[in-house]
Amino acid sequence: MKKTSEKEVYLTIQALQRMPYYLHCLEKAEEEGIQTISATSIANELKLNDVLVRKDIAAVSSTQGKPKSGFQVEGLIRDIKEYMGYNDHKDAVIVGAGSLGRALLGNSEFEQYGLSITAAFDTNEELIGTEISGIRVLSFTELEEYCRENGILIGIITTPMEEAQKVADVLVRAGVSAIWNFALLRLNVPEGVLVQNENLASSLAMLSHHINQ
Amino acid sequence: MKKTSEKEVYLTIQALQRMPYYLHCLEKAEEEGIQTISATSIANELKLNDVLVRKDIAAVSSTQGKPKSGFQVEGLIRDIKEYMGYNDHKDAVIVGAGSLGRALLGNSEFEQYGLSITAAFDTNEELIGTEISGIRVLSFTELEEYCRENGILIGIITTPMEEAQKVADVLVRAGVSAIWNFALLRLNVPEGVLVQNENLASSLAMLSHHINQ
DNA sequence: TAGATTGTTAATCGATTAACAATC
DNA sequence: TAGATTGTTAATCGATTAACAATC
Repeated sequence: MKKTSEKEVYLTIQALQRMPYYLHCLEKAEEEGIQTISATSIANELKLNDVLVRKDIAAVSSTQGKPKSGFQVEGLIRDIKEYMGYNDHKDAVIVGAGSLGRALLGNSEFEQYGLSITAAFDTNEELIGTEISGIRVLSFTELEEYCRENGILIGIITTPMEEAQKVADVLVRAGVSAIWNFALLRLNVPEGVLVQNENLASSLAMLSHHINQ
Repeated sequence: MKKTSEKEVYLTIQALQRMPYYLHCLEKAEEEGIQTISATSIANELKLNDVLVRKDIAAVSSTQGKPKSGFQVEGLIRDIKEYMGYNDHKDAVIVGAGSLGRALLGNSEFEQYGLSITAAFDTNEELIGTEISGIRVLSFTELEEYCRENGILIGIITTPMEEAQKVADVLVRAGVSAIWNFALLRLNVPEGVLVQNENLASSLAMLSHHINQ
């Protein structure tokens, strides 16, 4: 694959994770009718270093900022959405329709990031065939076929820890290239497959440690 | 506050977040009847650098490892739990009894980290007075008084973005010292209060970007 | 003893921040 | 013009990794 942009700028993981904050900040500004915004003021708002913000923005913006006035709010919003692929529709499945899975199914905010969950899978006979937030729960045995036939690229694992690796194996076999893992476990996946760990236990560790001083 | 340990070792945020992984790995080993374990084998299992694991362990372990055999599994489990404060009971409240809040209420795994959620709060009249997973939903107007009277130290925010800051203000006023924030927003809190952001949008950013190449 | 594993010190790597010239 | 803000280059900071002597 050739690089499409002239500048060889590339975002670090940290920068990537800051993007949703920038986007939110810009959208708030847009709502307030603000036309241009400086990196400095974004940095102040988000309590970040202004050079950091400038670098992050430089990597995704299609235009340069203007000294004194800054960046076009509207254009920057478009650029970030474009860069992040929020306009590209991405189908995902959830495996594990327990309480966490159900909460994610009910979260309509994901749509704004281009993610739509098209089906849920579980082994619990009582759940199979039902609908949760308008999304059908299918049998785990159908997972591989479903993903392959529908070209699913993202799998969300909300099963208990014990089953997570098995689920990941099936997802990978079915051609999924990114896994959002809510189980407290490092998944073994082949190179090229991204595992994004959403680690509630690690966050709890932070809280617990802080309380303890 | 004086330091209680002789060695002045202190864990970075990253190290802290690795602790639950170590703990899980050790508990798995314990179940398999393994008595001693080397940092090297933990590193292999978790795909981490072995020196990194050794440093992390050195910071929390009460004993030194023995060349050739490694560390006592049982003792290390005890040390990590002790260091992380998993044995100390911590009461928490959830504000926002939407689908995410409900999922967290139903998550019994938190108990093993010493966290128990004693009440939920919402502004929705229909929810107030009901019970979710055995936990009472109270009116948001009672939040401050409840936290103060029960010495709540941890607040979990699962409200929509618009209300998150207001909720944080109330929690801080009531004496809460750590906030687990699920809203996509940087909360403004006084120094000394920890905000742990659980940022689903940032994780989604990672997935989205990977799919886009 | 030999070798695996430990803990420590030094080197590397990468991200953030500071300094500064350019420009609207 | 003067000053706010830009983008870039260099310095700093912090975390991870490599090298190595010590030891069971």
